[in-house]
Amino acid sequence: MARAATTSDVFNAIAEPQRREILVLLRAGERPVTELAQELGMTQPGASKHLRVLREVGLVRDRKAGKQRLYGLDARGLRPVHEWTGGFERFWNESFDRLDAYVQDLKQARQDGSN
Amino acid sequence: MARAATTSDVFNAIAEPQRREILVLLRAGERPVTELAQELGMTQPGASKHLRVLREVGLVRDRKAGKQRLYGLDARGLRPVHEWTGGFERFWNESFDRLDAYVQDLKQARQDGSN
DNA sequence: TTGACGCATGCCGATATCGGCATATGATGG
DNA sequence: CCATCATATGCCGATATCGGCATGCGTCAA
Repeated sequence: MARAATTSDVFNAIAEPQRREILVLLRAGERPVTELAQELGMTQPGASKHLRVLREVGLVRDRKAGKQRLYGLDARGLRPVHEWTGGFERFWNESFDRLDAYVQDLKQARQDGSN
Repeated sequence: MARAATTSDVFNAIAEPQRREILVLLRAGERPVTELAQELGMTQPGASKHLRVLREVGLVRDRKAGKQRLYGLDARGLRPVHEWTGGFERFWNESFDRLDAYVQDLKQARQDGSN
């Protein structure tokens, strides 16, 4: 077995830096594929593939507009990620303290050792 | 080129469901590897490997405790993820409206077509 | 109809992943 | 020192990924 399919999980979909950049760009509004590809310095097929993944996890919608196909953001899928990480909010403050304590212990151990 | 190394990016590290479960478990406090493996129904080597990844992206610290090695949470690395998704907060409300409008358009189009 | 444009898809190669198993490494206790 | 327990690592197979290239398909304009 390899990694779980990126196509079925939002966490996996946004694990790709280029896909995150696409999402960021789409905050400014709908865009056609070619424009996205150009602004992100990737090939058109490359952009299409990333957009396909984003579409399959529901982070993006597409709409035909004549010759073009406009992609737009549907950020609702990001909410679970935000909430999941939010479940650790109180820990990333506390962590500083724990780390401090940890570092203190190390210093202490070093001093004790050198005596 | 394949997927970016999961070992170098928090987004990738938490793309794995089992690793997310490990992090959740560690909110309750430090744990030895075997206990984690058992509670999550995975093999000990499996747990060790996931913990390695989490350690390499800094989401987890380890501390020797005699024969055992206790793993503890360092949630600070999750903060960037929380903030990145937070950048879309206003969109996942707005998205409902847009989707409504979108659905309206579809209905409209269907009606127009059937006339 | 034909050509041009916009986009999607298919195939390929290189690579990283995950899980399983065996085994190495490390620390503890007798 | 030796046996044992806790963990890490190495190797393997199956698979999914990403990027590049060529090409298919649909739409519009002349």
